[in-house]
Amino acid sequence: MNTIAIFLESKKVRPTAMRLLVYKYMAQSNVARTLGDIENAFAKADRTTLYRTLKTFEEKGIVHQVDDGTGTIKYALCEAGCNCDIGRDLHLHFHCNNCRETTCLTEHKIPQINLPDGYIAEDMNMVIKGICEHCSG
Amino acid sequence: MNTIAIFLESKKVRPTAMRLLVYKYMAQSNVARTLGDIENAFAKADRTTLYRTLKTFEEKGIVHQVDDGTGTIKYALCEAGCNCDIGRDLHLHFHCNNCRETTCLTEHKIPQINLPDGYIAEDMNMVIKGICEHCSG
DNA sequence: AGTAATCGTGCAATGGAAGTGCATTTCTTA
DNA sequence: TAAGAAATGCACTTCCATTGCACGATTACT
Ligand SMILES: [Mn+2]
Ligand SMILES: [Mn+2]
Ligand SMILES: [Zn+2]
Ligand SMILES: [Zn+2]
Repeated sequence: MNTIAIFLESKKVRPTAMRLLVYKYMAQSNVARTLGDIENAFAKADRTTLYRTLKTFEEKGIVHQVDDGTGTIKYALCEAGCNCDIGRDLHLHFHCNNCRETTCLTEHKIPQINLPDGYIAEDMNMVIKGICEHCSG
Repeated sequence: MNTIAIFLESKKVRPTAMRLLVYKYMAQSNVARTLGDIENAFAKADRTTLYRTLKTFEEKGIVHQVDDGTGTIKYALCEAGCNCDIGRDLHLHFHCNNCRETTCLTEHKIPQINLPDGYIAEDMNMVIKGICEHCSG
């Protein structure tokens, strides 16, 4: 049993063939991926299965959704120690206007905001759009 | 000719009956509105007309889009002196998890971020989710 | 091993929202 | 008033997210 399978089991996710492949694909990507991306990568697999695979991964804290404003949800692997599930890992996301890829800026946290009286923050999302390191070179 | 008509003309938008109504509706709302909201408010009007009305308003700097992460685009009137069109009015938006309404926090600008080397910011979006002033009372 | 229960997968269908093409109506202007 | 431009209405399309249901695979239990 390989390391991915062990990892999935540690997250209480049964390591099926499809799940191993999806995890591997996500791990190889250094950018966030849409369901469509994954669908293209595994043409043989059914869309629903991939959809539910991502849902499962999300519930178990293996991936987090990335809403970069393009209108299609993306997913990225949670880093070790990521606390997305409890809303404590509010890192930035960057969307490149050139290559259209979206990256987790895991080290960059959303800055603290002083809200007006009466407003209570529970969650936040911050996306920066511009030119990524690969495209600005 | 009323003040709204004069205002629309100052923005190079012909003040048709529909546009006056939509503008008035937006002005009376103190939260961002979806196309669907407006559609419901004016059941007799055609959705496409409302859609294009908003597009026109947006192009002319009368409203700006609000992407609050709910998956449906919202619109809000630009305040006097709003510079959305040139990307210089990066104010915060707040989405209430209780009443589901989204508000422009016009006075609260998105804080400056130091990006990693190679990344160039051109635009940004920041949404805070939580409980609004009306729901936290 | 045998059986039931649970979980994963595949297929078909739905639904919401954005967006487009084209004919028709309304408005502007000469 | 007639020509041209702009706005409107209707029909359709597309895209993506999501669900219901049936079937296949895996696990748990006796
Ligand atoms: Mn991320
Ligand atoms: Mn706003
Ligand atoms: Zn790029
Ligand atoms: Zn509220």
